[in-house]
Amino acid sequence: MTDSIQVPGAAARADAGQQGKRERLVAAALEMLYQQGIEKTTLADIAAAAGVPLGNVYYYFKTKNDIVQAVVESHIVEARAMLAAIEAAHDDPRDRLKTLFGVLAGQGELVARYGCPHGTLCLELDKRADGPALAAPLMREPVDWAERQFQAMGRADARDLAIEVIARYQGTALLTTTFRDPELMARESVRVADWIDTLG
Amino acid sequence: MTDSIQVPGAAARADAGQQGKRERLVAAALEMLYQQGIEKTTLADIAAAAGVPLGNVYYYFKTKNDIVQAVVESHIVEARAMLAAIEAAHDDPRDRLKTLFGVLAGQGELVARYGCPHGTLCLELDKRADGPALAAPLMREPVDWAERQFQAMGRADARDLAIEVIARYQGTALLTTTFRDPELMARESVRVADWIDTLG
DNA sequence: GTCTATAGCCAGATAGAC
DNA sequence: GTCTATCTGGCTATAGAC
Repeated sequence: MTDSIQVPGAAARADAGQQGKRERLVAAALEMLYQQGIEKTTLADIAAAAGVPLGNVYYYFKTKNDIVQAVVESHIVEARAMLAAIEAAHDDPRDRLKTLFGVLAGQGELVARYGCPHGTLCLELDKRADGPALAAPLMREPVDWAERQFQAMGRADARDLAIEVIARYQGTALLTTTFRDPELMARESVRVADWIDTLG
Repeated sequence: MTDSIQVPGAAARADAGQQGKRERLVAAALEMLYQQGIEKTTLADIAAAAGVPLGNVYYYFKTKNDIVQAVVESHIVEARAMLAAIEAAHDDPRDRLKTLFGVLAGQGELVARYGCPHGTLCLELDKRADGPALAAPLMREPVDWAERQFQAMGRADARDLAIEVIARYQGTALLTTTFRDPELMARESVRVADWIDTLG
């Protein structure tokens, strides 16, 4: 059941083939921004990856920032889909939380190379002009979702627990990237699962 | 006793006044890279902040990357000093760990604005050519230090606990920055202190 | 050792033919 | 709607006078 759950980015990566050019550009941008970061990725990079001539990009997006915005929105859509899929697959909130962490930890190799797609994006956005307004809604998705699960468990401190579980993932992702060690994600996943089991 | 402990960056920020030009440049770069990020900070920015003409920068550093390297080394030196100060001020490893988290959490306002100085730097470095080799030694300082404290507590799982405590700080820092909410750091600091007290 | 002027490059963005 | 050619600005890095 867990097998069908896709992490954010997977869908866009999968069908970046033939569709509307706008969709191809967003899919290509999603990939390039993740691997290279916002600042190092040029519009020429994105255009080339999407198989679109550079000048044509500006027919779909007025500025580079508009593309970044579209990428963030794409991440939000995919995140919601993933969280909804987990909810559909499991009834017990404990199982849902453990599945979320497990799915994310399953991306250890990717995280070791490029970091968490959401975390690295949010930190980059935070140093940009309109960054915070874009980053917060993206990060709010998993935090709010986790909070609802802890509430369903009857925890009065659901918000703190939600912050903690997402913080542990994001922090472990950062260490995983810095040390280039996917093993960290796997170990932490087990420890988080144990921790969730100990909660009332 | 805790009052005299400075977080990394504080020393350089404090005496960026008059010294050798090289030191002034590194101190200015440390500040600018933290606030603006590596990619958005120009050599002109750094030169202006240090009160040094642009062309003169190249007498001290051959390339921009050399300045980045000097900044990372400066962070490592300051991190070691902070950790040594905590060790000198407390004998009990539990107190040391709680003090570390408390000192870092005390920077909540700064973290909300610009992120954790080490975390944001490491993530940026990870997307650069020679980044990983630079970032890992910096992040290893607090992790190894925390591991030694947990070992002194007689914990066989000291490494996992060290990863967890630093991951919780880094993850909370990321959420604090994204949500622009310093309160998150303060709450998590209390929760981590409670958690450490429950450990054998 | 210090600083001015500028070279050289490359990015984002535009003009305008088709 | 599509694409080529190009403009414009800003950045790293250098040349060379003092």
